[in-house]
Amino acid sequence: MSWTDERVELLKKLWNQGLSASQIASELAGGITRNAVIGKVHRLGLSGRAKSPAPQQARPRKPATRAPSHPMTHTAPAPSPVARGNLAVMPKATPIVAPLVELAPAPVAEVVIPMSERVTIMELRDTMCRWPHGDPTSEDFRFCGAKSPPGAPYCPFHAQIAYQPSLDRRRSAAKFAAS
DNA sequence: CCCTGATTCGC
DNA sequence: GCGAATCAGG
Repeated sequence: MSWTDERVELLKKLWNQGLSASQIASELAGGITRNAVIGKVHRLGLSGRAKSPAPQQARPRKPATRAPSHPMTHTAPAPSPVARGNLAVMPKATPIVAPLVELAPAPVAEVVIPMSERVTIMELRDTMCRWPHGDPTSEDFRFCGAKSPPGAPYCPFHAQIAYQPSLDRRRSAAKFAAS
């Protein structure tokens, strides 16, 4: 593949939309790497770009730095409800063992992972679901790619299908709704 | 470890 | 011009 006018246009568009180089590389199928994208971006002279609409990550707020109170004017903080033994406002205890089956979302009859969410074997990470989609001999063959539990081959959704094929989902869902 | 863009430099 | 390798950082 090469940088046809069409592909360059798409590159410009996506770059200005704030997509990352690797994301753009995925869109521009054809063995384009993020390095290629970045290199092209620089050659086109559009390295700086508008603020990305989707900030990479929302930074956790800095723990508000409290103004130090003067020792002489310091007033004791109000005792917390817990310290006063007010059981009525104490946080409820969280069950140690969560009812996993009931908490799991009711599965839809058919699993449809959008193509855009799926990953190629090259994009597959250790933490991703390996559930296959499509013909392994086809260019379009993808894996689910959803986040799977540590060490697990499938995400919770596919694992349920893989390991509990005969689960009566409707009854399970009704039970959940009733609780 | 996951990811990001920036830069270099052989091709 | 191209992009892999590398760097520097979150």
